[in-house]
Amino acid sequence: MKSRATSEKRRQQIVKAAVRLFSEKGYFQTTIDDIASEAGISKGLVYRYAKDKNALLFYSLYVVLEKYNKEHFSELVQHEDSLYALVTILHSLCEMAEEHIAEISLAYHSTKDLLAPERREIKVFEAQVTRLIRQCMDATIHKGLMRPINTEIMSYQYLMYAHTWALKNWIYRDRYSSREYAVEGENLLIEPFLTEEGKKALINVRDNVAG
Amino acid sequence: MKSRATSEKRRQQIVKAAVRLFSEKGYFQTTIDDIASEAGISKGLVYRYAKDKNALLFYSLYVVLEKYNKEHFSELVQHEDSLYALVTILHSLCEMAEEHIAEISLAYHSTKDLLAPERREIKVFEAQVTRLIRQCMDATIHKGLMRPINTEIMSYQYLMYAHTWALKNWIYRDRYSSREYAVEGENLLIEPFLTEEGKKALINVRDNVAG
Amino acid sequence: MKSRATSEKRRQQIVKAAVRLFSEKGYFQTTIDDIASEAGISKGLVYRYAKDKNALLFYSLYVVLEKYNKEHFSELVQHEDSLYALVTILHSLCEMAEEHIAEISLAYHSTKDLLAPERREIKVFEAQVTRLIRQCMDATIHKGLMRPINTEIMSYQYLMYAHTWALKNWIYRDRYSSREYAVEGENLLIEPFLTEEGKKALINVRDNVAG
Amino acid sequence: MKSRATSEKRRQQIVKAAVRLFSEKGYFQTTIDDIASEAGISKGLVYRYAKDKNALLFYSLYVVLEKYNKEHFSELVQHEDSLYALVTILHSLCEMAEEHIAEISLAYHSTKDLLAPERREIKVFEAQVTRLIRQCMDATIHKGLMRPINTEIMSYQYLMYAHTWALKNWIYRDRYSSREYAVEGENLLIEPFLTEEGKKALINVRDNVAG
DNA sequence: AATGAATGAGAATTCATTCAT
DNA sequence: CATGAATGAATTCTCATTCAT
Repeated sequence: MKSRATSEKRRQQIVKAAVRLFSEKGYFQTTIDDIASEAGISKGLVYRYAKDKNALLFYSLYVVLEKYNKEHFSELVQHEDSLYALVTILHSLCEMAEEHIAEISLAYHSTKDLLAPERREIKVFEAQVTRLIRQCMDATIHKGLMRPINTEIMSYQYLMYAHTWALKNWIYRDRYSSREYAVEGENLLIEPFLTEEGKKALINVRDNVAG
Repeated sequence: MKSRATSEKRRQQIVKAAVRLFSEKGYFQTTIDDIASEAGISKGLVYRYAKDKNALLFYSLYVVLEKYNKEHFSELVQHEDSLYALVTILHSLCEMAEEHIAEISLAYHSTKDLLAPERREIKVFEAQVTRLIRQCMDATIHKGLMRPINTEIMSYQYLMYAHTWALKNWIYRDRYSSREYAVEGENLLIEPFLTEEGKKALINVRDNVAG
Repeated sequence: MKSRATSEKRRQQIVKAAVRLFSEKGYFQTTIDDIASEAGISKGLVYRYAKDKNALLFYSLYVVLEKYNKEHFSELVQHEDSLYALVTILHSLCEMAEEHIAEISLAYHSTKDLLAPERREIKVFEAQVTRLIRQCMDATIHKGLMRPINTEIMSYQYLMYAHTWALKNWIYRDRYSSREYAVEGENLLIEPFLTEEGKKALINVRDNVAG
Repeated sequence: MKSRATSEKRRQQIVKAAVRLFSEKGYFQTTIDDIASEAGISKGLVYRYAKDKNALLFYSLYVVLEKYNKEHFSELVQHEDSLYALVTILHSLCEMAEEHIAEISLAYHSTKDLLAPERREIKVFEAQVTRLIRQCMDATIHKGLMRPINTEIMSYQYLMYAHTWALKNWIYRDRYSSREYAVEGENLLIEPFLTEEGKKALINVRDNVAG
């Protein structure tokens, strides 16, 4: 019996190949054979790790969203300094967009190719992220650091801002690092909405984040 | 012999069917037969109007973008009141997002399915819209109505804001009319960046737009 | 539009090829390609006439049973001379076994390969034939031409007798014509059970059948 | 080192699983994995006991036929009372049909799936049984207990009668025990062909068999 | 001896595209 | 112009068989 570890490595190897090819060529134009070759294994073996091609797409999308949820966000929201959390989340989102261009691109292009039940699951997952962002915003407003705005819509714009970096990467690639893009994001999505007090707080936050 | 007019009607009939089905089910899951049925003609006839399936996709995407460019934007940019233009463009974009949910969805999901040369052409087309928006912003800033911001990035956020309405429609559908969504957009994407003078100007603009 | 007749001919052409190959090589060892080749058409065309391979098997079995039911039996049962009917049916069954060796063989080897609902339908169909035979027997007994026997079981043996000719054809092929086999059948399945009166009647019947 | 006995037990375990699954689902729809699971061992181990899947089918069929031959028949034929032998064989056949429904069903459905040489061997085997039956019949006729009939055909009907019980079991299951079915068989396949003297002899035979 | 991971040949099925009518 | 029958390339998925451990 091969160890669980080996088996898990295989799975990652396959999903990685799938993400890459799906996002590059699209779901339907990627064949199982392509994925197997990319992963350096045989066609048949793919089916030991995914029931069928569609399951592979689901895994690929799931893995990305899992990172979004699991990684730091939930803890950040608990952070007493909600403005700090907000800024950090924006940076994290941009950083992840940089790291996962393929995956995000995939999410936008291929969610529709999932079967209905899986599609629903992915949507729910995505909504969780936005909800976290919104909680931070609401907290910041509640403390008087940000003026009241429509957080329902604005929280989604946060996400979209980061995703835009991935989706329209060919525009930005040569002009901004993802880090710079995130800083510009602060200027466009956070700073304009802060109260005087909030702006002072932002200076401190920036020192912390930069440090 | 059918007149040229009839022939043109046919073409539109086909492209309309294609846009509908491609955006609903995706490019690869739509068959030529589906499109022919939807258009009320036979499979074979489709090939009189499009060289192949991919050409049909290209037409479909082209038609969408054409609307964006042709419609009013180029004239609006010439408008002396650039703030008015900016607000109007935002409203137009949202209105069009409402009208063309299917098409926008199509653009995001299927651009990748084009062959390389056509894909490039579509990208160029899309860039034109953003350039117009940016010109309006720059003019507004130049007049001292808006404080200097990164218009390269921000112009794209305008577009994304409208597209978000189409792409994530299931979230907003029951909460906002597209009109209300556009007004919220003003608050999040325009108003915060205006100078004192700009804010005054906005009041007038709003009166005009509303009237 | 090709005429309905052409279309029907195609279907028969395909089913004939299917029956032949299924009965010769078995269901699973026959590929759609085999059938297409045998029918002189292309793989793809097969699917215009049968939803899938299993449907093709169902058609193949159905066609045989249809012949059994449609052909003469139902009218024969109505015949006032039930002994005549009984003898004639036996001869018909043997004659049909001769004509449809492939199909009968197919029925025994491949019924199991049908999906459950289709399998049930075939069973019902088969039961109809036995019921007809049994009715003739019961009538003959009722008239005092045959002594009382278990017609439930015996009617099935009639069918099996004929089927045996098809199933074990390699044994009989060189020894009996199907006609001779049927006459032997009279001696083994009918004559021994007749009353004195019945035996006399049989002589007349034989004259009629022979004539 | 496992003993030869263990090894033999393994083989039986595997063949038993194969017979069960082949007869239940058919040869092609049974996978080696199915058989391994059913036998409680691993896929790979199956190949220590059978060269390939087809060999497994051959063993399975062989085992069935072996029972028919080995069990009692050859001795019975030697029995001086050939009518007794005939009746006993009929009962044995029906009893075996009851016990080995799966195997008989297998024989009818899957003989065709054997490769040619193995198929021939199986046929030879089957012929042996019929020959034994025929010998008994001929002896009984020779003694003047049965009137002359076509024993070549009739001997096969004996076998078919028993097999029918297995093949069409769903018809009889709820109406007859296999024992009752065998007694009906005497009335349909033996008694009608006996001479007066034979009928008297049958009464004695029945007493013996019953006792 | 025993396992089960890995392979790859092979089959069903789909559908864009062509073309005779 | 219009139709839809016909083709066959391409793809997914299965599973017998092998072989390193």
